[in-house]
Amino acid sequence: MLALIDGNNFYVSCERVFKPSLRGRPVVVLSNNDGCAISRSDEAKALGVKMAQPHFEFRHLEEQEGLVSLSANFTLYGDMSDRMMSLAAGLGAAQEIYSIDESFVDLSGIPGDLRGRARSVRERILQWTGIPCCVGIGPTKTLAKLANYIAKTAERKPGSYPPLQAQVCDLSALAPNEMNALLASTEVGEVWGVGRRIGEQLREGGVITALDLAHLDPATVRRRWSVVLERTVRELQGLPCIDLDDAPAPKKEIACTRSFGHPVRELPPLIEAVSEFAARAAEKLRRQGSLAGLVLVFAHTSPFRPGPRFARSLTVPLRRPTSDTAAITQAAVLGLECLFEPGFDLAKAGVMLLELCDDSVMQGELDLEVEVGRERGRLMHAVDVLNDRYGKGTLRLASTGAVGEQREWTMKQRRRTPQYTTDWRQVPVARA
DNA sequence: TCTGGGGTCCTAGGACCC
DNA sequence: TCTGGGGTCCTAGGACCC
Repeated sequence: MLALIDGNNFYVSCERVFKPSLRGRPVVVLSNNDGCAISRSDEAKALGVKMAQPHFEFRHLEEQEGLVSLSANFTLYGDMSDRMMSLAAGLGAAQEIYSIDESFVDLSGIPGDLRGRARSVRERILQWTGIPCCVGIGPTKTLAKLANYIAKTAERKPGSYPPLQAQVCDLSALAPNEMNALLASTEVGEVWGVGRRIGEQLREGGVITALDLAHLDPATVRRRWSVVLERTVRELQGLPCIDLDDAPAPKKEIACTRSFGHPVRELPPLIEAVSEFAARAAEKLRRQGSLAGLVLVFAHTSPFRPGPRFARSLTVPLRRPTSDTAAITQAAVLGLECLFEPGFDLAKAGVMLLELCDDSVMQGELDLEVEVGRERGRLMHAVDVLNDRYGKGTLRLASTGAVGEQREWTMKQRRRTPQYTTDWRQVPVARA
């Protein structure tokens, strides 16, 4: 048996902990550059603000309806998440932290009243952190997610589900007919794993509710769609297909990308931005104890605006796997200089670190450069510690140094950015 | 004027090998 | 004129998640 614990309107709830005057008011938290809504209070949802809706489309509600729009404070949300997660872990034996505001907890072997236990953990989280949560319980991840959705919706929209299911919903405690009634009241698109595309196709085929989906034949679903959706159907039927992952593997790719507040046309500010992205990505890389073999850098114009389009990416191999900020920044800037072309209003750029490996792979090596690399590793570690203690960006590298030995290589297109094209066939390789 | 920033998994089809 | 077939690896692309 599994539980899914999820903070309600998480970013907004974090803000309300420190600004109680926001309670009861419509509030949204905005993305970087205040571009669009990424968290909405119930009151803001009731006003019709949609997830990821551009700010300019609902800004009028600030005057008309007293809507409060806040810039995001991700450091705060991360801290609040840590506190919430450690309390949620008390619900069972193992926990998988699934996102900043959600975790699955394994309830197998837990005796007694699961619902009562979930209620008291929920109360503790509310009391100790100020974050309201909902808990869904079910025999599979998909059913626990669905139960969580029911718990949230029953609370937010009275009449949508029986009031008994509000805040904590335990599907395992229900008789089959009660369970079916809940599934029949849930739109198919709300099921975990059914997105916009597949949701449309299902509805065209007359599959309207979660119960309809649960009644499909898994083999048919596999033939018509995929094994992914087949698993969803089986999980809805109560057969676990997705395991709890309480020791997630290190990330295989690490990215830092941003939309710009204003269009960028010149190379120098772009280099500045990309250097910052590279440094952030390298920090994340060191935090998980990995080295990167490739650095991908990209820049593109806005897909929403008219005018000439530009979209290119370039992968720059590092001479040897590294997590050194200077080497990674240098590679990113090198790639950027190769792909840049003046005359475009660039809206977004980013750096991705690829072909990651564990930093122990270099341990056996004895040559001088590796030794120098290790010294630099200790330096980078010291930088990270200081930045953790005194705040992001307290200590930064002043220069990435001169471009070292140059080697020719053949450009490789990445799958993630197929629309990107470039004439560059040869660029210098960066030194690790 | 103003449109997020991360990730993961699966599959089809081509390249290549024997 | 006839023109193998199966296995594996890699990549592009699609779909999903929060």
